[in-house]
Amino acid sequence: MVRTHRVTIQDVAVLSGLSICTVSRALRNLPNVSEKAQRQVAEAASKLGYKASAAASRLAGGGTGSVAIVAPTATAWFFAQAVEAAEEVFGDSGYDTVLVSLRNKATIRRQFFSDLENLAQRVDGLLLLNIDLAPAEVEALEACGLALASVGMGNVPWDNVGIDDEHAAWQATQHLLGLGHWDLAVLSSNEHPVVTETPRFRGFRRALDEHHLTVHPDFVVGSGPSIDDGRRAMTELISRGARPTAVFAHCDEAAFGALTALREHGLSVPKNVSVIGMDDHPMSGFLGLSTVAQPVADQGAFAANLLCERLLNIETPHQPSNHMLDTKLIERKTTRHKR
Amino acid sequence: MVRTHRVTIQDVAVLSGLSICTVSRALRNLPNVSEKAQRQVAEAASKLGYKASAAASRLAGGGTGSVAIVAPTATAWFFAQAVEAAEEVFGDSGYDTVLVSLRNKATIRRQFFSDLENLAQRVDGLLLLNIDLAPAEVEALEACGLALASVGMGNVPWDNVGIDDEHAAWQATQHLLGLGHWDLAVLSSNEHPVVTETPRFRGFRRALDEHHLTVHPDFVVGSGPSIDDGRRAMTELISRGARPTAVFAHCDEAAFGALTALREHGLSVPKNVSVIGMDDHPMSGFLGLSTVAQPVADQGAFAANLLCERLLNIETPHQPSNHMLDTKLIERKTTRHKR
DNA sequence: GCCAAAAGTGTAAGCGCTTACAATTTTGTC
DNA sequence: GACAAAATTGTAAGCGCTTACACTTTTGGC
Repeated sequence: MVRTHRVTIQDVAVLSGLSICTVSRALRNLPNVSEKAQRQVAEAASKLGYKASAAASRLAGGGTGSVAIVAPTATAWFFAQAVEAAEEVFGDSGYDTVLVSLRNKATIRRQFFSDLENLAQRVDGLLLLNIDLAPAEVEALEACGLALASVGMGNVPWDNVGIDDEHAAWQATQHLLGLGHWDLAVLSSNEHPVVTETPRFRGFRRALDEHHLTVHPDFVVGSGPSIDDGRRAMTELISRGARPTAVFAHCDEAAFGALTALREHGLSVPKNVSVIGMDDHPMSGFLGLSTVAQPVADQGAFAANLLCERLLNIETPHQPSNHMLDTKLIERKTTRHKR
Repeated sequence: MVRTHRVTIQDVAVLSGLSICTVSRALRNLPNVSEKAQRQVAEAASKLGYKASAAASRLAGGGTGSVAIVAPTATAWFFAQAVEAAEEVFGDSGYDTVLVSLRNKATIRRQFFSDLENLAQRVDGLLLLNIDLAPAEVEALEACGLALASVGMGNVPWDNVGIDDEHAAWQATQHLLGLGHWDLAVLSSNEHPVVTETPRFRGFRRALDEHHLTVHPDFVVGSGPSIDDGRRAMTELISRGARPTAVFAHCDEAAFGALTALREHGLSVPKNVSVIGMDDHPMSGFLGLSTVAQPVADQGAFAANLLCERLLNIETPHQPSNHMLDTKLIERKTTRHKR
């Protein structure tokens, strides 16, 4: 095999008959480049299939040409959808997508933050997916000088796309209450150390408050986003002796797990227990799972676009925006009136 | 924010009283460094909190420190699992993981191959997941000089990890035949342009052959790996007028889709139709889907390890190995004796 | 002790890019 | 047309690291 020499900016310069410097400027759409030069460079570059070396560019002070997506886990349906949608946007904008999964582990998460400065040398931007941040972590992220955007993270000093989690949870809970249930259990996301401090939990509680009901601690359990997580959580709830007549799971997969656990304990849905999730997973229709639908791929793509925009204007100050996409209650067969 | 000057290897060299070169060697544990020098360098480095600049190191050293995972889609359960498992291995070995999803689109796939040489400048290795390769594509991959490894790709000139797809499909089909079914339909993977040329299809056909049955073309349909893909495929099968008494789907998610479509057409499982999938998705237990289980994360991790090994010894010639992991038939409730 | 081989260390040339700043060309004005 | 200002392009100096190769020190056999 012949080791073909890497195509460098020098090659483009020679082919286009211009200097390296002009090529560099043209390629980055900097001002002070004539239309003609611009055209020549573009032509030469595409003819040679030139792509700047991320390392060299970074070393010299430019960007790396890649962005990282940071997700609590890469396997849950929501994240896989969002990641792929974002990857598409990044690819179209010429960025490589580096995947960083925290694998739902505190140690890995700590490691991520302690390695942040290093990561900052290897990527230009970070797309954060549903990471529940402590103030010091927000600070660390801002300090590292990367372009930032996120999905599903309220109240952060960078662009965010999400749904109104509190409202969505309220919708789900309200649905359950409207069916006459008052012994409600909740599988709350355990991404936050305190499961009662997530927006979805707040929505759940608010709905109860409005009906002058209180949340019984035994009816609250933390759960990860996977089917197994949901199953474990529901099993624990049951083994505590909790006997809710309805359950709100923070995502559909956790709800699937809850369905599994309930059946394993001889409880039938919706006869004995109503169950509602959130997401509208493709399986939910088949299973008849009531849920609150949210646009997942849209959120990933939208946030990725915002990040790309930030990447282009990283120097200009910017007022962070927060975009809320709509959610919709979908009543199916796992929820019914309390008998 | 004060932009503090970054600590460079130069600083470490000065503090330790040695040359940059010796520091560089000491830091990377290369031979020809005295114990004393090693100690001095380590001390100086830790005192200064020195971390090598990834960009500079890559520029000088040739390596990029990242590998790409190429998957037909990133959203299907199998791929999400494999990707996360591989990402973990790569991370532990100090590599960044670049995600490339072909999104099941021929155009993107073509683009990937035409951009391959470029990608080769941005990563050190490629982990290919279930990509059905034409001979020219194999050649292109080998020519690009990257370390290679794959999951689920038989007969390639690099290390591969997979299951015996043909056998696994045979196991599933054999199970159906053993239950007395002979009008068998198959949702075959459409990753290959000809759906009857995949290993799983061959296993399906071989089982039929052994029972002196032939495959009716109307009972064969291509399907992607998602639930919706399976649903569409099964719907098409039905709309053709095909009335199989049993269906083999190339993966569990496609089987879930088939289940959905069957129910939509008033066919009950397993009363009217038996269904078997492949993977053992976490939902399969709950749904009672019979399937052939395969270790998914193991395959991703195993192949990632093989790639890391290749990365370290990229210069040394190497005899490609093909590792087959075991599969296991799991009989549940979607398959029953033909009545 | 002597000398060659081995071990340890230093010098300097890049890797491919960005960016002051200098040099050149174009533009606009009177 | 002449000339200054503006626009464009080129020169050259790094960015922080690795590595071939030269150089110095240590080792060990006789």
